[in-house]
Amino acid sequence: MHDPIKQNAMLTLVGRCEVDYDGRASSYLPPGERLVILKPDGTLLVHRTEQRTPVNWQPPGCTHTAHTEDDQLIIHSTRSTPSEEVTITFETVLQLSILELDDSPDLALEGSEEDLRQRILTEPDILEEGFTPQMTERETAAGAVDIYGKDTDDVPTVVELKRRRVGPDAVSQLHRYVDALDRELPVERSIRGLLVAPSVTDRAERLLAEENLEFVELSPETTTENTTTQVTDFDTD
Amino acid sequence: MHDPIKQNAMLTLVGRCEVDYDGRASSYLPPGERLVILKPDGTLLVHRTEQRTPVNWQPPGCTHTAHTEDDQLIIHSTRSTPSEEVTITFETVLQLSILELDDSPDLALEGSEEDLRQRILTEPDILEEGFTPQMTERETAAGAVDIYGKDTDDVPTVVELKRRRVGPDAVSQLHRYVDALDRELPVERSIRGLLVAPSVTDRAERLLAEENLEFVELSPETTTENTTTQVTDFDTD
DNA sequence: GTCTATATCTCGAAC
DNA sequence: GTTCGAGGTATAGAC
Repeated sequence: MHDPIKQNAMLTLVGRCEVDYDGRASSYLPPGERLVILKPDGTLLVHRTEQRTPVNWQPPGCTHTAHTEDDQLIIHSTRSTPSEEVTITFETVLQLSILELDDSPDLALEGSEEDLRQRILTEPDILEEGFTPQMTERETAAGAVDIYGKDTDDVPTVVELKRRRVGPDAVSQLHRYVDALDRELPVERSIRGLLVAPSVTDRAERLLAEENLEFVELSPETTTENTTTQVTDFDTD
Repeated sequence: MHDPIKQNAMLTLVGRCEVDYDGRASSYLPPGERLVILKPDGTLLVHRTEQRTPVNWQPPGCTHTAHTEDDQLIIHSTRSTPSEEVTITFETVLQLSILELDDSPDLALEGSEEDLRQRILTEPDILEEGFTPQMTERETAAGAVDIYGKDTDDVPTVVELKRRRVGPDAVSQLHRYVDALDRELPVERSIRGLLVAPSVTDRAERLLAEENLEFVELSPETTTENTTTQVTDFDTD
């Protein structure tokens, strides 16, 4: 009656359904037509006609079953830790596909925070003349510091990296690490904190100033030699 | 040649394709079989057989076009601010669906931070005996405070709410607001900071202590009267 | 398992 | 438009 759903295939269902969710939070989605996806890894997605984010979902590793009740197809998905379940009740099924997809290659992504870290470690001078990295992921009571090192005057320096424009949250994070190291290292001179990102918001800049922290403008991508782009008015259509 | 894609319908494509992305970051996904979804609102999703998150995507509001080149179907998606584009090149199409879905009702979600806020505002004593809320979203130089009020001794109190277990980041956030108000309010006695959440990690608890901030255990959901659950060994199968 | 921080985060709301 | 913080965030890495 409660049949486990075919492994090794991706299932898509289109139809009029309602969705119940109960777990970390709980929700009810009244009847409407949606696209439901069941992946072989135990992922469940319920997509509406709008939004990038599914309206309901389950992460990989869930158990899916299907059964019928009162002429309705019911899909049930459960997981534990945290205990969560999604129930989809179809009153109409417009389409059902069973897709056995062959897909192995890896995605190659560029422009991450890791790329920014590598840029600085291979050429520390782009961060600041004379900076010497000493550790990455250096542990403190407040968490791990992205890059820890010394500046040209041997002053201990905490570096926090962000791949994009930073707001107040990133300033807090850096402040927390600098505070923690200030307590841990019994030095007279204070520790420097550098926030490294492509740009910074006004409020974040003010907070940096108030807390004697510094900002360094750097992007994950290697900057092009010619930053000015020539724009001519040739007709290119 | 570059045909705009049918509005008002959701399109799904299954087939062997490669995906190029360039924008805030950039990526290349070598050929493999995937499910591609084009929503009427301009959303693009590329899903593999694993993961809840699409391997590539575009948010709502993008422009999608399709054309063929060398016997290949090419889907192109662009947006501006930020300038981003995704190109999907199909060498094989296994399935194409055009779905005109009728779906209007709203999702009803319970257990959010807003629910926690409402609980405290309607019954402030569950936070602390004698607490009086004065403002929500009170602005400071560091951002808006969830709840601002006074305790039973008229001490200004900043309340930061989290719907789930909190780590060091939430402590930083509260610390930032308390710091900002300490500068803004010219009071002799210091301001109290309360972090309200269902639970707290060890490290976060230590940070709270170091910064003279406090933790209050509260959940978005109303607690059941009987927290102990009777478990008998009757056979319920 | 839990903890910590990142993300092409997404999303909504305020300005 | 930008800014800011929440999210059932998801995801990866470390312990």
